[in-house]
Amino acid sequence: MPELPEVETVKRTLEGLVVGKKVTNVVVKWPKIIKKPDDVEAFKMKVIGQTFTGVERRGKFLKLVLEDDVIVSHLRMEGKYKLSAIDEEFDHHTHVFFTFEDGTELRYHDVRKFGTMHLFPIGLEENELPLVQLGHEPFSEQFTSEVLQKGFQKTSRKVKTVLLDQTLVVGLGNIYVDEALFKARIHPERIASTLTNREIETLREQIVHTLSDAVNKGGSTIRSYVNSQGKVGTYQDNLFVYGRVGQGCKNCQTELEKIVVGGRGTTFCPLCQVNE
DNA sequence: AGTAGATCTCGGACGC
DNA sequence: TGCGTCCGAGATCTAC
Repeated sequence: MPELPEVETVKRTLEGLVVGKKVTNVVVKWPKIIKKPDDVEAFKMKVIGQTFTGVERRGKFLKLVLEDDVIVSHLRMEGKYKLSAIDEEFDHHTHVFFTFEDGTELRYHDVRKFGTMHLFPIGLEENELPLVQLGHEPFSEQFTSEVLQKGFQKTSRKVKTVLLDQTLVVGLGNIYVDEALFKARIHPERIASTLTNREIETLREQIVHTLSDAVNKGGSTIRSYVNSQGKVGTYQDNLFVYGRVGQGCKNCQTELEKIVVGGRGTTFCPLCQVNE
């Protein structure tokens, strides 16, 4: 569930908590979270002794940067990072511990255990999965309507499916894709190649606008999301369609409908978002 | 090559 | 209360 705004908020809060801290021990209670290297012991050995130098974001992935290596971390549905005192209690959903020399530790908590961590030497992480095929950052200058036009032109897929696929533009998940399509007044099942240039430009603007508004509000807390300081986001109060099936459209009061698009629950307004 | 659909990852909700 | 089944979300894999 964390999409770009939530991950960006975690990046910003986590940065101040871990940068400059040296790892003296690593404990992994659920090894399947560590996808690279294959051997969890190798992961621990490499990380121990290094100091965190920064936290970055690429799409919905966090990059926890060490001196020589970088941990590429995906939170999936419910992953969370928290800084705790080493003697603080933890529950059985806490799976990875990075202990620091100052008596604190960074803990990774994930009720669903869906999250992943890949360790790479710095600089090599962009050349391999999971980052290698990612598309443009929505806030970068390279995310132009021309890029979107080219990506839409050559495909027979539905617009929502193309936007959820992270190869054209990154950061959109089920919440913000429905919001952006609603604001751009585009039906989620429109075939991407049939969108007009005017619609594509509006869509691009609404993607950027929606994501940046959500970042400014610390993301949306739908189920359990909190940032690394334990604070909830407030953008859920600004949602137009996500989670509002059966309620009135905020524009026209028509009852919002829910359909399945590419296997994903999709809420939209049948009047504002017409599928020609 | 592009695409749809399957698979993987689980705990929690739900029905009986 | 217990057990089986389904669901969800996104990345990745598989087959057409």
